Amino acid sequence: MEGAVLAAVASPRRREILRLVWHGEQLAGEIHAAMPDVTFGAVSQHLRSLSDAGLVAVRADGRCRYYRARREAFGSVGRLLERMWTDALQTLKVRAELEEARRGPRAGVPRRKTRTRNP
Amino acid sequence: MEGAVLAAVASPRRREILRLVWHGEQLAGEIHAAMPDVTFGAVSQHLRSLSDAGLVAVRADGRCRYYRARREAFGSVGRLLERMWTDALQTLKVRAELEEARRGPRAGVPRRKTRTRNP
DNA sequence: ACAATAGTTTAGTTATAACTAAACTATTGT
DNA sequence: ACAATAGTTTAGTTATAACTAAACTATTGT
Repeated sequence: MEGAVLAAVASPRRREILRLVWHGEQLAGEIHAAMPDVTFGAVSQHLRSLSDAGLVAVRADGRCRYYRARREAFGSVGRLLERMWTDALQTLKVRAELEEARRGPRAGVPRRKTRTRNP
Repeated sequence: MEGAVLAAVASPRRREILRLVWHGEQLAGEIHAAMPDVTFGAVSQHLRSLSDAGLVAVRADGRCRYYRARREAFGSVGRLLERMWTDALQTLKVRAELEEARRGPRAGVPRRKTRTRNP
């Protein structure tokens, strides 16, 4: 039974979806919009497998479908996911701060040309 | 980084291995002996991927390799695994009790001795 | 030196998950 | 009634994980 939770969250794509619906409802279309590298059909299939595993709930309204995470179904894995997400945000923030620091305290005096690192 | 933990424990085979090395060292050969439906090579490959993910540690002694779980590397997933394993044992126990009950209170009246549970 | 033992690694196959394209269902607006 | 919208499902393909068979490494005992 709980093997299903582990199988579900093993997929980065499904974790991406879960992050989007973790703190509230999102339309299927909004979820798809957040991952443009994949078709709507693929997203819908992931939503279905999450739903089958009892990890998300759906609410229908007209032709729209609102999805949300059933956080209580994740047990202790929920905390791991949350930590992964906040850590990832933290990493982005730190990277942004480093970037800002690199442009320097003298940023925009007469522009002493620092070499732009190629990413 | 932690996606690796989730990917690792998503596999029932690797969970089986982890259960064996969870509370102490086991020889690679002992681990293989516990899963006769698969080759030693396959077990070795799983051990390597667990080791690469930092989830097990190896100790060499002559030509033997002792593996153990690095429980501290699992974070909150450790608790889920432990719960899965004890739950599974519980399920087996309950099933055995039901089976016993099914054979009924009148099952073999002459047979007084309580059955030895198989460990 | 050589056979036996314990395990690993490699090359190739098989099973499975993730995906696409397209057909489909259901609802809404005109 | 019909076109548009929102999403799902199906059949088939592609990518990846799990596996096997066999060659390989390293250590031990004779």
